[in-house]
Amino acid sequence: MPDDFPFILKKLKLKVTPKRVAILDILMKETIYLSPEEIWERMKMRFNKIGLPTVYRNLEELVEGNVIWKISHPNRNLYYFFCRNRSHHHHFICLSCRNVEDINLCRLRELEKLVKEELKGKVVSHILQVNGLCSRCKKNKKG
Amino acid sequence: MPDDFPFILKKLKLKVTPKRVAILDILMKETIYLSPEEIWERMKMRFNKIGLPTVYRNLEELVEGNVIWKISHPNRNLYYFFCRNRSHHHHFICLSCRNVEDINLCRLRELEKLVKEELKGKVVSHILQVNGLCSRCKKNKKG
DNA sequence: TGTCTTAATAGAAATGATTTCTATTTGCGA
DNA sequence: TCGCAAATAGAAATCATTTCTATTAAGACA
Repeated sequence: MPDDFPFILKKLKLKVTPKRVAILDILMKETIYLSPEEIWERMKMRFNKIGLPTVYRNLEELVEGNVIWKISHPNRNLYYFFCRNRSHHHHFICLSCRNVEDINLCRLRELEKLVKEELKGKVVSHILQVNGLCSRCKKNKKG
Repeated sequence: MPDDFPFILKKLKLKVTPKRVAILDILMKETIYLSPEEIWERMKMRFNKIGLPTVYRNLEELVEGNVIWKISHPNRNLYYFFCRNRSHHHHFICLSCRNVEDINLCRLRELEKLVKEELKGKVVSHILQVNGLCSRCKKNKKG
């Protein structure tokens, strides 16, 4: 039951509020990454009262719960994206149309090994993201 | 002549101003990554008049010229770091003491190949950064 | 099903890193 | 040395994100 919002929220020990369900619904139905403000705009179509801080707070909680992804854009703004792939992977994001594609190539194990053995350090987190143009946008730029 | 500041600046077609030279000097002598504000503080010890925008502008120009690195910290602030290693590589940054270590393992070629062949896309940029605790800070946490 | 506790929310306001703007200064080519 | 474009100072603006406080509502439990 991948789209059972209440189930997902309960698993994260979060209350099943209409706002949370709607945010999940918006993100799940979307194929591109969205900004908090854009999500807020869509929320305003569904609710009379909806504050931007609520959007921010919930997005962060969902990221924390590994339900959605935070995308670091070169423009320094944050975007959010729902991804069904639950195994460890990374993303190729299109800077033009905002599409996201999975990259299953990750050398985290190697990296952790390297940091552990050579640097004697401890890995807390890592970022690996490839930014570019998807096939369609690549074509359009040329055409 | 890796520490010939005027040479470096001229190569980037930037005028050799005292402020630019000082920023380079500060970063080259430092072993940890610094925030723009911290660099500004140090600049204030050297100059009577020095504006924060000047620091920001110059840091960005130097990043653009591949002379210094921009570090994306999980706290969402930017930091800057000078690295003598001029070949393509990435960094392991210590979240505690701010040390930086080179990671020469990069799978950019594989990634580009993957994006090109499987996704038919074009890579514009990529981020690969490992965040954690260096050996010393790791020990101190335990002790 | 009603009560109660606590999390969640709205809305306004604050925050703070970064950028913009404009007048002034300065590097440096001619 | 001169002159012009680039660089700078300092104040002000920007704007994404967070904080604050009073109000609302989810859901555990009786």
